[in-house]
Amino acid sequence: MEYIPGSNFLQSIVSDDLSSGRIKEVVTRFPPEPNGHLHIGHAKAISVNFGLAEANEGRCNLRFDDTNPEKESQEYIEAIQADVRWLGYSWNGEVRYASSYFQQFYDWAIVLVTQGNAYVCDLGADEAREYRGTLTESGRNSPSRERSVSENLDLLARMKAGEFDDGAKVLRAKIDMSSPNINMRDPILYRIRSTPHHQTGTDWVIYPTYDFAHGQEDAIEGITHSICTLEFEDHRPLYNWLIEHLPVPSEPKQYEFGRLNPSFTVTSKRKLKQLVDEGVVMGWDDPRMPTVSGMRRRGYTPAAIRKFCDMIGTTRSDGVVDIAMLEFAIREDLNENAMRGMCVLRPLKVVLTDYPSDNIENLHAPAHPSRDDLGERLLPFTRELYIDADDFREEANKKFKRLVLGKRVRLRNAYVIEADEVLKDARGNVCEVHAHIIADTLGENPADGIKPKGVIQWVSASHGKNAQVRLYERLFSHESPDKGDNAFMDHINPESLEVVMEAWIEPSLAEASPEQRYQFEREGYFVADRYDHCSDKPVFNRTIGLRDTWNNR
RNA sequence: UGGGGUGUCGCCAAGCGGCAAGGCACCAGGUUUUGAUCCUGGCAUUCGGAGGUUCGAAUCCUCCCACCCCAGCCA
Repeated sequence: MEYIPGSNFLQSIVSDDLSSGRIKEVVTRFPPEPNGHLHIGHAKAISVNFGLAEANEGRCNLRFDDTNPEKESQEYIEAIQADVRWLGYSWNGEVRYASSYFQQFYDWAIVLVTQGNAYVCDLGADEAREYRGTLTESGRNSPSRERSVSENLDLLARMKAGEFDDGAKVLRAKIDMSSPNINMRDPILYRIRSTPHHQTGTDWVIYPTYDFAHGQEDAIEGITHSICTLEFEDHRPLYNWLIEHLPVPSEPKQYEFGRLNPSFTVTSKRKLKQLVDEGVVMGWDDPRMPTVSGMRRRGYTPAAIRKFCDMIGTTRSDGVVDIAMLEFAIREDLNENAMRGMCVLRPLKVVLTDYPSDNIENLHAPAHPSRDDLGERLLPFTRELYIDADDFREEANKKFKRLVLGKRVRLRNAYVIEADEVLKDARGNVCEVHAHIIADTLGENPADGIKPKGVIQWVSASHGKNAQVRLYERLFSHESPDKGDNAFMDHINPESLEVVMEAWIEPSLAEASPEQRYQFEREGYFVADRYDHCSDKPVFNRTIGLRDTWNNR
């Protein structure tokens, strides 16, 4: 069976609607509230909405669901747009705002009141909660419920005019206080908030709730399929009730899918904010954050994120996705597309005693083992080199395929060498290795038939450059840090960041431009930091290590 | 104890009455100047459970069980 991207229950619905003639064109929307930064869960929602439109030659709007000025800001609006663009999506026409429909919502509120389907309620928040009942007990009618249409009209106008204090009154739909669905127990449509709005300033002191806004926004924009997550399922009857009772220009339909829960991460806005506020990470775009900007800085590619979203599918079941799938997606992309380079994280000096000290050879190495189109780079080879301290042992068993005293190893893209002796510091630690070159081993195996067991990376001591390398690990050490209320703070991985100040890189890597991605051979995938990297002070972030079937065991 | 959902391999996920796709992870080999990649092979006699209908059930029916969501003037 062949894998068909975008083949899921939503696509089936769209296909049916298209073939039955219910719709001529698919119109979806991504409707974030501008009260936080986008994260991997939003990336899935973006992929679902834009992907469905793309696959069916339809359109997808970007709409800010800005109905609650107390939590929102312009800063988020700009960051969200940048993230969506970076992911590679183009929204249909201009950016939309729920707030630009506020007058229309108000006019429709008057329609509902006139129909006798909405009323102004005097109950305070606490009283309203008591009247609402519980999950198992029916609610009771508000004392305000039987007000006349004319009185409701008057009161609503005065709410709008700012005659009442915040919270003093609300507008509610008159539906059914005994409904088993709590959302249908006379839901609140408008609340009074004398807070200036980032888009409409002080024009309004009453703001529509999500329920009174969302479906109507969809109808105004001609959204055919309003896709949201499972927790809104109970709101669908209300969504439909409002569409049925209002003279809206179109009839959108709501569908829900299961939200993404990656293992080893948290995605609630509150928890992400806590990580930032308490300094656990350096900011919203810290490479350990599951935010879009964090993943970007970590070195993730839009293609890998989109691939991941395709891999996990879109269904109505609610599960935990193994973060290894995301890691697979980025490795797959970078293995194919990232240029190779050599970096020594823990430098150990190797002196090639038979190599002239004034000699420099510029060895040619391919930028990628199988992509000739990526060209090649020059590797200066000199008498003194650095190798990784982990790649040398005075003695080792046969499983160790690196440099051992008296044994051979291949220097990647260069010669085979053999270690002759070690120099130690006062504490007995190896601080230098003396070795010699096996003749004629550039691109050839040793003539004596004794092949080296392994290959290690190296950098010229005199021609390499110093670099700062940030080694990132998963932020949490627990598979489900999100379980429990504050428990996630107890599962923070104390080793999620190790900064290597004195790494040594081959000269070509210093020329990287910010956000350029590489595979440091035998180490992993790295990206030149978007903000801190420059040729004079190279800074690389580890995106993800190479798959390691040796260390794992 | 109300309402709405979901249950297919460790994880994700196809399947829509005709005899359990695929991916991730894992395991075993092979190739390899990256212990990477790549290649080959192995990974559900069984679909939350129990009954029933049928020549035939993961798919239909009944009952049961587990888990998720809902009592913001948040979205």
